[in-house]
Amino acid sequence: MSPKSDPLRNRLLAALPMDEWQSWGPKLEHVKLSLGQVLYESDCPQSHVYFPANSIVSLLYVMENGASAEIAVVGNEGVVGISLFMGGESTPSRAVVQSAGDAYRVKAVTIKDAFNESGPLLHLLLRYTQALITQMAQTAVCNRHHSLDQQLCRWLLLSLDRLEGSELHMTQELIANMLGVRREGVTAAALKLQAAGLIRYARGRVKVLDRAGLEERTCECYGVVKREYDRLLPDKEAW
Amino acid sequence: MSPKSDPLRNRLLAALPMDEWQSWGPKLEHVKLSLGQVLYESDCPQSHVYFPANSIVSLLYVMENGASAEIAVVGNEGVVGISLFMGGESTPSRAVVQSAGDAYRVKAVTIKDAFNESGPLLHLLLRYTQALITQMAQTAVCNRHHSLDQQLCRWLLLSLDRLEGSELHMTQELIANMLGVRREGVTAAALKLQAAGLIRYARGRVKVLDRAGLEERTCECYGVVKREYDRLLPDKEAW
DNA sequence: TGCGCTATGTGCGCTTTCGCACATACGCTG
DNA sequence: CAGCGTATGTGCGAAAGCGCACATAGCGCA
Repeated sequence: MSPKSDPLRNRLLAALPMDEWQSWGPKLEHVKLSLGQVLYESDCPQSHVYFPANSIVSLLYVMENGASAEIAVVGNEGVVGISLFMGGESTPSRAVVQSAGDAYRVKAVTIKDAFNESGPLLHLLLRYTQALITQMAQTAVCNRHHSLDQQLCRWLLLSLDRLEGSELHMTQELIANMLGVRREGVTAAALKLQAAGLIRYARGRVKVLDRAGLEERTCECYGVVKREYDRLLPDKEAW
Repeated sequence: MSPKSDPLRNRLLAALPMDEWQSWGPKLEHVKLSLGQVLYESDCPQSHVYFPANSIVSLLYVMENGASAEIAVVGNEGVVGISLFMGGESTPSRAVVQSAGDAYRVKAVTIKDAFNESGPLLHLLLRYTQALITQMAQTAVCNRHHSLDQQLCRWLLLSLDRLEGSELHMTQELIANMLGVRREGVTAAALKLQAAGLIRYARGRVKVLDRAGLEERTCECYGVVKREYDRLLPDKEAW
């Protein structure tokens, strides 16, 4: 199996014990996710769960007037489609590919069976879900209390943590949609970060030059989320 | 068993099949929750899960500077302390009693054992957790996009749904802490609602006079959350 | 009955963000 | 290399919310 098609690039999958792999590993299907692709739609039954490898997926809520806000972001540390194993089958949000790349998917029925029959898988997925909950909670807090500047830093860091390398393919317009703010606001915040030498960007590419600098500028929310992921899903094997 | 000490007042407990009750029902301990009581502290191991009967508990995040914001609210439809069965044992938020009353609690060990050994309990709790997740997500969206007026309506309705009667014991100061806004902002919003004849209040008591009016004024977030709770935890037995 | 604490109401200037209009500029394509 | 479409930068006025200071008013308790 070439590295490019190695499901272990997803850290949740990598954390599974070997004997789990025997049974349902072969049921993983490799898929390419393209920018903007919708993995599930609000309130619609979901056909698969997705384990991102080098892709990033945003969970966002689209309001009645069309405006949107990101609830959480999922990368190679997690899985998209928790409502399948949580039992709700659907959820009032949309999952959109924020960064194109590879992922592995499993049919709804398959994951549900595996979830119900396997202690290790169940407990791993529940712990992941708790980390995801923390991310959502912190998003709520951050939306209420912190400046757009800080939120942009948080968003960049969360995305960066889920990618290889230090470059994001992402226009300010899209970032604005994720954060639920105006595009001009993102422009202004990005200008400040660039002036400070923390990032450099042009036409849909953002390169992070000084990660530590971003961490200094962001609010506590990033750290809270990061620590909770680290705590609940500690390094194991390839992590 | 008098009505006052009937665990079935909690709708999650009421939804459990009878044979579950035989085994761990007796392990429920009746407790009185007083206003402001902290059921668990941020990042601290939790000793019990709490099933509110006629009390309400707010989950809130307290920032480094002391300011706070409510992540979600739990009443007789739910349970406080999901991190115990989700596997994290703790979580970076605090649970505070928002409305005094009765609750039933179960020791951490007991709930974990019951969770692991019982299919019905597991699936019920997971579905509840998904509903809670929706509430958190919607809180994030609401914090970003909707006016304080709308958010106050949402908050009143969510609290009302979790109480008997139409009166809340809650000062504007406390509401402001929950919403993560200034007390004066709540005063202004409450004045408008009172002028419109939707509520009447004085010194820590809020009486809702026109529930439908509140529903008209609130944003879509309330409905999204309400529907999701109804969908995931449908009426069963006493619901 | 009166005092004091707490809850609520109000005014004002400031900051952030919004909404809109429009200017610039980069890069792809022909 | 010319032109077009998209991405980014900028300049307003308006609105919401904040921080602070202070006024008013109801309730409980001595």
